[in-house]
Amino acid sequence: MDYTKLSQLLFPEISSTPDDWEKKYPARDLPPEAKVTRIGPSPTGFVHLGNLYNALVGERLAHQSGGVFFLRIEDTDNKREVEGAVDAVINAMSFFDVNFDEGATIDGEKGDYGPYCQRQRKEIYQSIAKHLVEEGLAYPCFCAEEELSAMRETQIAAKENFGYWGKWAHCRELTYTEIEQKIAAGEPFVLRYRSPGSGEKDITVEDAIRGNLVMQENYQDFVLLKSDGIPTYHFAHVVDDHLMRTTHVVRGEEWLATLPMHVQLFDSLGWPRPLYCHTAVLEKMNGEQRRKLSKRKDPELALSYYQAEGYLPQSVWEYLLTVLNSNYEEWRLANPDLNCREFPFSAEKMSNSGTLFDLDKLKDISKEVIAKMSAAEIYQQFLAWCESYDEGFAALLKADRAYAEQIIDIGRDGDRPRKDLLSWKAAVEFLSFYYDERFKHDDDYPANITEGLRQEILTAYLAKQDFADDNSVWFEKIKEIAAHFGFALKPKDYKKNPEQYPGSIVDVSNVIRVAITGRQNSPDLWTICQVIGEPRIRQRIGKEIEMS
RNA sequence: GGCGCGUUGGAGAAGCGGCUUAACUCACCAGCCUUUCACGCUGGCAUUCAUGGGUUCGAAUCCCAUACGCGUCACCA
Repeated sequence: MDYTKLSQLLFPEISSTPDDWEKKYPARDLPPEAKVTRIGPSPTGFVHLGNLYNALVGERLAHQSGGVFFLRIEDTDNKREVEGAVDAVINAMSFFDVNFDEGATIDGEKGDYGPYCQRQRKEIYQSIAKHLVEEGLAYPCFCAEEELSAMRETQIAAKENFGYWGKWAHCRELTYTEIEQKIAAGEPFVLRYRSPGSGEKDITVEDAIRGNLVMQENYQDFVLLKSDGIPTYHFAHVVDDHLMRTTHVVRGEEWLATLPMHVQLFDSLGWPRPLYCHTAVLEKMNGEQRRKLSKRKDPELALSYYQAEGYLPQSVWEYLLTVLNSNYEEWRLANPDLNCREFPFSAEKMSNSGTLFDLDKLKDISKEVIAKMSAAEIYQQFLAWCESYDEGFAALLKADRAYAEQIIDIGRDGDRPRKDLLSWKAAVEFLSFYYDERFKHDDDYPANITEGLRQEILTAYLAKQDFADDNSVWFEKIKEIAAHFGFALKPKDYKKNPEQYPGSIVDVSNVIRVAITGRQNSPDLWTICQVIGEPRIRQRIGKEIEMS
């Protein structure tokens, strides 16, 4: 078979050669330790945590080493593509503070190794494909979908390995004349790789996260170009990452199984292999069973979930970093004020077993992150979130900025600052009682206090309260009320002899607290009274007294 | 079914042949502090590293087998 003739028949319009591309995309001028990484999301309209997770690894590896991190859009599947999805990816990454040196951007693209959208690289793929045909390493396959699935049935029945290989690879042996006739007849075809492997050998591939992997060599004649001339992931990955001079391929472990295909292709083309970094999958508990986070079942997989819940990008970064390199937490404890990007991230330290996604941990980290911010910073970011997700609350915040910052800051000063806020959504809930428009009762009164007693306590409080009192005088009055109704003044006394008292001073305080804030958990009550002010306090307590 | 990856407490995990009576963080529990709730502090939470064999003076750490979990086997990525 004259492969050159075949390549002309298959790609009559392609005149560029691999050499042309090598010249157009020369090796990058970077120091030897600099890593070049990328993420390659497909524009399906759904940007998930896994995208961010891998992006973080790539970003750290590249920028920590003085290298390049770029964004490539893997849009080779037109069936799955969704309108506006490219912008969604770019916006999500930028929201989470992932910055690219090259690649697709909102207005066009930047960088010298583009185009960065695979659909626009058709000529490159075809010219490499043409070269493979010339070398006898690729051939057209005319098998229809039905034939392939029939073949699969036979393979299952015969207990043979699935796929297009060896004796099952019918189109492998087509003659030039047969091919020519089929093409003349307008039969559609895909281009398959003629795998030099038999599956009898093992190959060794180094993985930066997993160490040396020993795997069976590839023997499948997998598809390089689909019938529309667009490459499959496998081919696009090899061509792009070579020509874009990627040094480290960071991707999920679901690619491990097809790794032998990729390295075989790299070897066939005489190109150096990149260093692979296969990250562990993110899982969650589903009843008793662990499973991979699923797009359909798990809202927390979507990046938009974290935006909507009002988690800070910073918190998500730090959470992911603890999952990625567990020594991050210790580093953070030792360096509370450094930017998380100063942490020495390492691929070797990454876990290679599936990781359970832990929302509790994210919440804890998020509390710490917010606790470190100033009231002004919180106000600004909180307001920005409210403007997208809770306009009513945004209006309240804007109406009186000083008041907003004041309530945000209650109890946050001193050596032991409160950590009440864990997300902006939670902050709306937490701060709502400071605003009459949002005030509501979330918690009940202490269960051990009868309704009648509660009325009396509140009435007495209203009578005694003087807003000019300082904190200690104010509290003395609470004590007087407690004593008057026979409550234990020390919680311990009540604990020791619960039968001797109707309750302790704690219960008295809590009755007043619930009347004023609508819940049992709040910052310092006296401060709250000062901030809310006499008329509104009287109104709230008065309403509670009337109600019963 | 083939191939591959994995298995240390409720979760993330450190440890990678003796320093481990298994670090650290989250969760949980108890106590302390406190006018409540938080915050903070103290302590508890794996006599054991999926199971069974083996190597070794010595194993969570090395080897083998088994089990279980996960991933993957498309003209999807």
